[in-house]
Amino acid sequence: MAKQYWLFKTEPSTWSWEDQVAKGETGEEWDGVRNYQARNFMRDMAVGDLGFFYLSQRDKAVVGIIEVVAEAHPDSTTEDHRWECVDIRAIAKLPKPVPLDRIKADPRLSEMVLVKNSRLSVQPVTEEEWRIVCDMGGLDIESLQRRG
DNA sequence: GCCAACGTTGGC
DNA sequence: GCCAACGTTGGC
Repeated sequence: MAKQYWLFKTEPSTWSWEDQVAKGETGEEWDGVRNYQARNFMRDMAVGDLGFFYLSQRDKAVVGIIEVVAEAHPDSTTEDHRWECVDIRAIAKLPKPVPLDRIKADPRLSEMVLVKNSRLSVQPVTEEEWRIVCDMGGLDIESLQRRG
């Protein structure tokens, strides 16, 4: 299967980019999701998939790139078997964060889930959207792909 | 801090 | 199984 791209949304006061980076190579489970759509997207993820790390509230910007390091498994923060999550690790900070208003201002990104359904906390991102946002963030995609 | 949008819950 | 009520999210 071709690599898929995603977007993970969090509030900086709850789980910041620095928190994610601090978890290092082994990463951390993306727990706490209690929404079926978001859970289903996590079930679709494969190890090696890449995602944007998006901060809501004050930042409202894509700030970094993460990689899925474990497929969906039970969410350790609940006994409720309905909820699952993947593990992710930080792999690169965007040289320039890409704010929501820039994304909204770009007609090529008008179909992004972030624009159309801002409340969904885990979202799919198309390959084209991935390239455009990485480019806006000053990130060289080739360097990501050359990584180990 | 407000409020619209959305998802979930629970009574019927 | 419908739908009103409610809670939460997140942009503004």
